[in-house]
Amino acid sequence: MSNIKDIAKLANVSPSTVSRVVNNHPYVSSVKKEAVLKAIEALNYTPNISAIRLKSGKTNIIAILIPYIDHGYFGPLIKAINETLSQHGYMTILCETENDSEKELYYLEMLRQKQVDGMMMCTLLNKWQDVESFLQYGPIVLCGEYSEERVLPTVYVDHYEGAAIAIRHLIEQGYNKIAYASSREKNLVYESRKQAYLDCLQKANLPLKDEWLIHINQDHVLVGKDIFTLLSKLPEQPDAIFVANGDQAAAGLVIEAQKHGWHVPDQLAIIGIDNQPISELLEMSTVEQPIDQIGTKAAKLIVDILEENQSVQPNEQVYFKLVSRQTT
Amino acid sequence: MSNIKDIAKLANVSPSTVSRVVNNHPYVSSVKKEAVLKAIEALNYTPNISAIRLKSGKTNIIAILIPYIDHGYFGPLIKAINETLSQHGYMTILCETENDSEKELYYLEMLRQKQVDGMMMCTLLNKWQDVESFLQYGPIVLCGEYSEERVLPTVYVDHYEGAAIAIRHLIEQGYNKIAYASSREKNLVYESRKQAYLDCLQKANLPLKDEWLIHINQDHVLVGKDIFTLLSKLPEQPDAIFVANGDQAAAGLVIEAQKHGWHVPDQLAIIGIDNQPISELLEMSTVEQPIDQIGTKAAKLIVDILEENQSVQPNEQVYFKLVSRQTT
DNA sequence: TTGTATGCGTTATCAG
DNA sequence: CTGATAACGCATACAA
Repeated sequence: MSNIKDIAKLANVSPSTVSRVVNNHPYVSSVKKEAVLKAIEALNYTPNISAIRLKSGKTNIIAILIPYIDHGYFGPLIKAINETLSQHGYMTILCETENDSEKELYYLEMLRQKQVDGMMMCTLLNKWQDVESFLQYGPIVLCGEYSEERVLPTVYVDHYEGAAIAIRHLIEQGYNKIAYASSREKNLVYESRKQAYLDCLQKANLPLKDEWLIHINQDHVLVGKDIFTLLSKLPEQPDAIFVANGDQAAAGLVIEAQKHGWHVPDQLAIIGIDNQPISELLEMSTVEQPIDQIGTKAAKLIVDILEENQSVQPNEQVYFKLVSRQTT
Repeated sequence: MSNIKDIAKLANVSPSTVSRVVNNHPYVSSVKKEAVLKAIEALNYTPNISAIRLKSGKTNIIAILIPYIDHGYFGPLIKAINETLSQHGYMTILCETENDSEKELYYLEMLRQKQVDGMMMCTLLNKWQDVESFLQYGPIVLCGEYSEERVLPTVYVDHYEGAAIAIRHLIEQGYNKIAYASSREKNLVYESRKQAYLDCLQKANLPLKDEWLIHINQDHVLVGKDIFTLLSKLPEQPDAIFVANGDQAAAGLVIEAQKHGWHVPDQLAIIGIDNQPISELLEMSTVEQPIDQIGTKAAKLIVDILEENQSVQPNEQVYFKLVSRQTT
């Protein structure tokens, strides 16, 4: 592979001149510029990125931390982030934690090693004080997640409110035996949603039964089957359920319930969260989360921070919206 | 940020000794080793990766080229590749081409710039001669795709055979008015599948109608709706359809057809391809493609090539398998 | 407008 | 076992 010196030699100029041409600096005579360009062409030269990075201390790479790559919510989120970053000249390194806090820490190390310029955390498992120390090495942006301290730049999604919208909707529709399905994963997202469920029911003076709290991990269509099984074994049937795992699980439940001849929503109302394509197809009610917007905003945020744009808005908020369809 | 010299100074040794300790070389007295380790701890030192990369000429990064990130087939594929690469100490850079051959070329440039050690192509849009020139900069592995020349190391998936399995199954089940839905995307995958459809029908002496060739792009549940619309407008109804787009589209079609009161499979048999989770939930027939296996094999293949393992198997094959369920 | 020299942080060679 | 030194490829301060 040819380097800057080879070009310099061939074009009869100094390495610095080659560098100037490559980086489009002014003050290069058109004659030499021409010669350099010709030499570059002849030797099929491209600058070595590792050298540039060592020299500049920048990588133009951003790491995206997510629990799962192949996932109804994180899939489109990654896509949105990646697209925006790409438009701004950044590449993306994928870090799948599988909800393992050790892995999260491991990937955070990349910031320290200057392997990436910044971290986009779409998941946050570790305690704030363990993450904090990495901030000295580069910016960290929270995307759709949040830490209770909220000291990080964040695209803030109020999951408590999102869940509350769903529950309030069920209550308004007249349901009064409301069940709740959710993942047991320990994070603020699920905790907020659960709290919203508890609070809303209490405020409405509705019965709260332990058996109506269904814990099934993951947001995945097949998980809907498990929820159905659990549901159908219950001594007293609820008349509605909010599936906080997400629309995949909710959609699975709709399909499975119908397969078993249950009438949705008369026998059981179902509402999910995210507004994924499948919920539209099934005409399932859900609470929309503007995933593209979240990803795009978070990506812009980290770029702004890295490029020290004046206009940095360290905290952006994004809103849930009820999408009422046929299953409630 | 501290560097190797700082450590050397603090530990009263030479930079080379520090390097030896960091890289676990033998021949370092335990006394000095101890001192170095202490200094590293004290200064919170980590080696600068860009420097290592410049020096070594390796990056330990592999680029994954895919058309879409958020996709029923490519999602799990990325996951499998990423997981395997990660186990072997490689990171992954995501390159979404959106089926744009320009972008494909653009990303291929990363190989030339030594930004990545190798490329995993899960999509191939450019002509072979345009891709070939990049081979001098690093290995390229085809994953689930293929070029007619087949000169690249490949995890070979016989899409002709995969489609043939589906069609033959329909024929065996006694259907004789078989329609075909597929994406218009121009690539070998879809062309092979279509050819299989045509060949199988001809061989079985079954009628072949132009209107039964339905072209709808993408593999996405909502696309199932469009297929249904087109299907229901047909002057003469087929009694079965193979949805070559994939299981998402096929599942969408199943749901939509049932929503409109069609009986599947009596009125219309439906078979998809991929065996994605939703097809299990819907009890939909499909042809299984071992996505995990494809990803894992491809990842191992590129690692073997990069690490010059003797046992490199430049061409691995992987097989489709009929999964007969309730929709055929 | 151009060239020289230096340093970015590492590792490897070689001499001791 | 250890240390000095060169080299990886580039960008830039400075000199001309």
